[in-house]
Amino acid sequence: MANQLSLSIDRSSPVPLYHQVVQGIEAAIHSGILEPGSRLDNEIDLAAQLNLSRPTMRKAMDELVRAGLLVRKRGVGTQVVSSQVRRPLELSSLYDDLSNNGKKPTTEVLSFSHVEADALTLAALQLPTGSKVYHFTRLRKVGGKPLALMENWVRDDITSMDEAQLANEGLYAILRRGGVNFRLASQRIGAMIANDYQAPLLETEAGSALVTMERTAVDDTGRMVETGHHVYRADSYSFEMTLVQR
Amino acid sequence: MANQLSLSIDRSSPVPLYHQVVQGIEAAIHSGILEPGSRLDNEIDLAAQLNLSRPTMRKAMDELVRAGLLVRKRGVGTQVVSSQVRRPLELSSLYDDLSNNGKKPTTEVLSFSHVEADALTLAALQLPTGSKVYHFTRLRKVGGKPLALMENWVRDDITSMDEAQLANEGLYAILRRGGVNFRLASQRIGAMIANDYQAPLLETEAGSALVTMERTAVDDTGRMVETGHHVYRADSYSFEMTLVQR
DNA sequence: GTCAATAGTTTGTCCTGACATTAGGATGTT
DNA sequence: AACATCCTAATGTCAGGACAAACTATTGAC
Repeated sequence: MANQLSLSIDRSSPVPLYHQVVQGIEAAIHSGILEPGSRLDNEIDLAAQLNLSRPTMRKAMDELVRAGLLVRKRGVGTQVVSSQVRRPLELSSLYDDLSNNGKKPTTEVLSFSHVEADALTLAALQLPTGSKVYHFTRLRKVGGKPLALMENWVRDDITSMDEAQLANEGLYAILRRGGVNFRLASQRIGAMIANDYQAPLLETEAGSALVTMERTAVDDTGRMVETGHHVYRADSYSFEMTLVQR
Repeated sequence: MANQLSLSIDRSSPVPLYHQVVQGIEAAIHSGILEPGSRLDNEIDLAAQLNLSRPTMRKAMDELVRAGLLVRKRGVGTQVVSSQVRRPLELSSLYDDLSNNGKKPTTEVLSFSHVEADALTLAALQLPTGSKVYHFTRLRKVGGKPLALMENWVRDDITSMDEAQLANEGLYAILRRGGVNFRLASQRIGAMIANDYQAPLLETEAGSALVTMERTAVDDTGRMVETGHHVYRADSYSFEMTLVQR
């Protein structure tokens, strides 16, 4: 019960107090100080130990429960869940995922154009008839091995872009620099068989398995910013996620 | 600006006040009373209109922001985002998904045994050596058409089960009745090519595309309850989800 | 006319306090 | 010894207030 997690709270920091607590407990769980299954002190005591109010402590624990790291039971207490489970799928791009894992992805721009959007794209991005979009296809490799073939459509009233930029960095990095704050994305994951166009580009045989993903991303003003259709080599990529019951 | 969403709050209801607000606003958005892009009154006024405190109002809006229905901006206000986007992927089972959509799924139990778990299963469910588990494979059809081939391992210290039960209802329904409160699940989605065992069962050709899913579910006490490996016909099933930036 | 300082609005954070609800153990009775 | 009842501990809900930070729009100075 005496689970003295020695967190240090810096009240002069611009980081909100509850978030400092989240980070502290998160670190304690990952480093093994808090073992899976162990019970935490109750909210009141924890708050007192850190000189925080109970609502602040609760807000921190709320986040950890939502993230799937803690489990609360009324009348019983709060426990650390198995640390085996992974973090929820974040709103990130393939490029970010790879970079964060220490990989060095390269991008080859196969086609690039600035054209009037077709009906399907207009609907996906909720744009008025006649709007123009950037349309391009890219091939992403890691360690020289092709991983993903990506076709995207991006509205052109946010930031301008060209082939050279796309070859050097991820699409989301470009858009973020253009002032886009992504808020949510809806995506659909499925499977298909590699066709004669995809197979040679991904250096696999026609008929091999591909993971498909269609995504549309929305920014904080509600604008549909980007929609894309991606395919991944099934032997090199899969989607991992943690679902939390609310 | 004057967005009189006429919600009725029932203070005698056992449903928490903030949740009544969530439901009310959710309904208003879905029914079109609150249009996408429209601004809500500020928190203080809204709370006053409903005779609630600001923290309660905020808690409700927090949930809606997390669900991706609202967008808040400091100094500006709160807006309804596009209602096009779907709800976040819930922790539900295929059986629930299908039933909720008005389909009538049928289940064929291909094999069923109560055996000592192998090393891989022991690791996945974090069980001590020598533990026994239920191991079974099921074929799920909708409208007579095969959709999914599912292999599962379930710990046996929760509830007993047999072939007949599995044929009549979903696995999650059985476990819930056995007292399991699911909290989170980690899953991995990928793709593969149908092999000679899978193809005839799913009434497709060997070499056609399948969506694969591996899932391990955890209950509110942190126990790993169930792990499974499922494959779906790619032409009939895909995973839809909404990712929310936090 | 253009730019910078300023005031006002709105959400973000944090506090104290109170009561309700639930789970589980302790107690007492049969 | 078995059972029902009470009590305690912990989380869940709700209130009201205070100040901080960020964005907008207006105002003022040059």
